[in-house]
Amino acid sequence: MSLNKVQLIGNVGKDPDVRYLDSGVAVATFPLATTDRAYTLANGTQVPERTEWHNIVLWRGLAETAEKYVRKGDKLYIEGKIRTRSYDDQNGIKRYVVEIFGDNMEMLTPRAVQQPAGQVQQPAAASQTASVSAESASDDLPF
Amino acid sequence: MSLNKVQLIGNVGKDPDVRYLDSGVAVATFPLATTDRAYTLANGTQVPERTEWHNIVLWRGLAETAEKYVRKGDKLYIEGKIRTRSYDDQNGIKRYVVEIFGDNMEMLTPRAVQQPAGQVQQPAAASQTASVSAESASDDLPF
Amino acid sequence: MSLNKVQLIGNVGKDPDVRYLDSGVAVATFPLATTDRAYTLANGTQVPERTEWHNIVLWRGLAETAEKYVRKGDKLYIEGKIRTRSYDDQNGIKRYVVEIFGDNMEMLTPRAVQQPAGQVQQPAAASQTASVSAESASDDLPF
Amino acid sequence: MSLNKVQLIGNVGKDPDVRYLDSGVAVATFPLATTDRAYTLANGTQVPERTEWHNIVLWRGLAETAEKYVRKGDKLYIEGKIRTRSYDDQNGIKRYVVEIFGDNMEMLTPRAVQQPAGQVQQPAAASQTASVSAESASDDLPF
DNA sequence: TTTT
DNA sequence: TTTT
Repeated sequence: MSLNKVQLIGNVGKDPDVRYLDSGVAVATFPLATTDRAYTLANGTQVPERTEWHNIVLWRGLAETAEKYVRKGDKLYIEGKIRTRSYDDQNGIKRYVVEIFGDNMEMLTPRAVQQPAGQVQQPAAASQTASVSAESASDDLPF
Repeated sequence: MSLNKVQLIGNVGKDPDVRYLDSGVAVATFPLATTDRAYTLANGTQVPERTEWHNIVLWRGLAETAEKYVRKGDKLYIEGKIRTRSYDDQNGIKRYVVEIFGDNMEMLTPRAVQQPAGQVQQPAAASQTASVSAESASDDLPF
Repeated sequence: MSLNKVQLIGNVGKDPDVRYLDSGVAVATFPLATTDRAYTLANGTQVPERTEWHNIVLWRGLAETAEKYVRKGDKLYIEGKIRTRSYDDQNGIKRYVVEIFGDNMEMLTPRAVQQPAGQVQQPAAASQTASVSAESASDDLPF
Repeated sequence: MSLNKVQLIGNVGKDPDVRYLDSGVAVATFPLATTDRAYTLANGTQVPERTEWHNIVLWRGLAETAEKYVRKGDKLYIEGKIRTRSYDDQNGIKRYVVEIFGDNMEMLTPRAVQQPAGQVQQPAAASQTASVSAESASDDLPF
């Protein structure tokens, strides 16, 4: 009886940071920018363009795909859920970070060759791999 | 070339807090809870239920609708965008709050009479009013 | 590089029709109605309420959940994809039907006891079962 | 109490067909293809790639934007609703066509110059115009 | 064929 | 701070 869904189309702010947990599970994080266009209100007020930065977190196969194919500047479609994580700052005060746990990703930047960094052209393999969803996940992580 | 969309179905945590700007524009805020069910991983690990709280912000007609018809405990569909607001805390450090600016709302709690608090039965008026979207907004606010 | 997503909140027009393929896979079909409210245009024209009927198709676990818990009149959230099926009519002319293949369902009709028809109260089991998604599917069907 | 929402990312199959009603309202129609990737089932069955064609219908400002900027082969994000239209075929039998009435569009094909056909470079104007939504609509059409 |  |  609940829905928590986010859909973003935006630009990757930095190359993904990918790390592997002891269990071997990959986790990728990177910022994604969405930008609202400038516009003018009925009364003539100019509302400037505004960029929102989203903290994207991908797991497992999606993280591995991001490691291989996602780069700074790319345009992506990301579908996932909002998730707030808390941590204690240096003064022991609880702080919160809002993250987008992605479970579906589509790469919208066409590439002549969409391929792993440092590899020769494998367009078919790349385009097939490039949008694995999170559905096949099944390991020992608690989410 | 950008999309920032959130869709939530959840339960209202408190009666909306509604205030009116000097311009007469209404702003409603309230928490909305979405809950992921508990489940068991392939390896037998129990993942408990988890609730995420979202800070909903509604403007203008939607805020007025919320003031009239939305109450603690109600189930709502909210569609909108993610928006981060910053403020300086008591130590002058910049802090961030993530809010969901709703631009569409559907009330999912059926009521025998869906009506303003403290009023007699007006089902038709209520059900028509209850899902005004933000589309008709046009005033002097910068969003 | 593609997205085909549908999200519906509507009312079930008939009890689901559930059949089982030789492989044991369950398939449920039922109509779902979404209704746009009546409204008045700027020039005064009255636009009447309009109902759209969607042909919902659910597979496997979701179909079994529908068989147990979904009934005519229920309000549902359905997420899925648009899919056109063709068949030859009695004159050998190709006809098309558009269906919504659901892969996520949330039951929005609260029930005192959300339970299989003809059974005694099992609220916990029922509410846990009631929104199995299609993610765990893995059988020999070609989709 | 109802939601009818479709979100597509796909490729335009033909240049938009744009016509103007007597009232001056523009209507654009074109096919959009979304493609599910091929994949292999657990039992080894190969499921081939599959393309779904959607009949997109845009009105007013969105139609005019499409006329200017959308071309065969472009990748688009379209958000809208499902709508079934009926007509009588040559034998007087009622037939149905399912269309997607778009109310939001994002152009995902980057262009060196995103500009009206036959014009010189106007990138700023083009990119601002290119995703007008349907929100500002207000004329005498019954939807 | 649902619902408000 | 909601709900199941």
